[in-house]
Amino acid sequence: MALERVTSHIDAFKEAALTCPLPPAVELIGEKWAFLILRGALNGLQHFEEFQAGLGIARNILSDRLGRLVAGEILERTPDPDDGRRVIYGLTAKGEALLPVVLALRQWSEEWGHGKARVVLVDRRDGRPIRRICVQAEDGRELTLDDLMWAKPEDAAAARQGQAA
Amino acid sequence: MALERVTSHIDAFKEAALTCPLPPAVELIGEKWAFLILRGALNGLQHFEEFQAGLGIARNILSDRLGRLVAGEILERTPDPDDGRRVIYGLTAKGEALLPVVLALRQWSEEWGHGKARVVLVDRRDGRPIRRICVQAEDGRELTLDDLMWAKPEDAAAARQGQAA
DNA sequence: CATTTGCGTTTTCTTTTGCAACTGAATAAT
DNA sequence: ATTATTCAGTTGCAAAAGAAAACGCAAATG
Repeated sequence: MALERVTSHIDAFKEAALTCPLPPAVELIGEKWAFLILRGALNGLQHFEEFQAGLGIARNILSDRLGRLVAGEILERTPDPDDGRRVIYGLTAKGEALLPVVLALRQWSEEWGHGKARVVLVDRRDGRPIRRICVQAEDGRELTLDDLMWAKPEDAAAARQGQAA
Repeated sequence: MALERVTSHIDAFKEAALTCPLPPAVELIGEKWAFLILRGALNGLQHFEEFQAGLGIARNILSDRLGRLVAGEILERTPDPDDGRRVIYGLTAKGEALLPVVLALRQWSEEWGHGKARVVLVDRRDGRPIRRICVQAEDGRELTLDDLMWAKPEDAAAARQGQAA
């Protein structure tokens, strides 16, 4: 994701894309329903019928997406102990770790005019709203696109500019 | 996106979903190609052919997606002053504001085993890697799902627990 | 002026989606 | 115990979306 107007632009991008971790992630949750199911799960939805009624999704699609999310280890299927025909779709740790992604998108959406929600997320401890999610330097400064560049891990560890290979 | 196991679960969710800003955002960039185009743009890709060659996307789909991103004001079309047949697809401020979303997903993906990239993003100023994107309380503490709850804006402003209406 | 390049659109074919009805097991009601 | 209902899917078919290649057109290039 860089920001250098590199010379061999396309090839450099293609080269980088080969090991970019984004495509598999996009494959998993970069899809309308998968993402909305994830939002539902973060909101506490757990059962097939809850997702179905809550999202208004077709049953076959829901079935398919839940299966993919389970295969991707974002959700976990467990039989409901209280009712043998129910299945609980619970978030795994990996699934919960998507919270920043969902919230970042939500905040962006709110900030850029896709409608304001009537509720805000607050820190349970003191009831104060959470911060806006942003890109930060090691010392906490907020960074924008222009403040960033790519580096090879070794160079970054050495913690100086570092010329690319 | 909450975290309270509410009683009237589904209805509460549906109610909240009505004003949730996420669906429109998902409609715009919650799609494989749209998201990968966005990544490309953040990486400095600008022209139709660059996206096409860089992503290996079908031309008609690319044309459609670029159109949607422009309509959604994430990209901006401007004729290239150096070459009249070229069009520059540049990020708008709204588009650039998606950086945290893309990076959060990227970091998640890297962290959860979808492949490590060979380059890392660093602060141009000192060459040190950026922080992991996370949800933070007002004081900077990192928050997880369990630390969060929904509140109405007024209550949050008052900055104490706040009983729901 | 002929050719190539950039940016699409059109066309054709394949895949995915959406909807409704159906199955089959586990509970709940009578 | 029998019947009915709920949950979690599956199946079949029409409609929409996707991929690949061909076509069009304006701007540059030789």
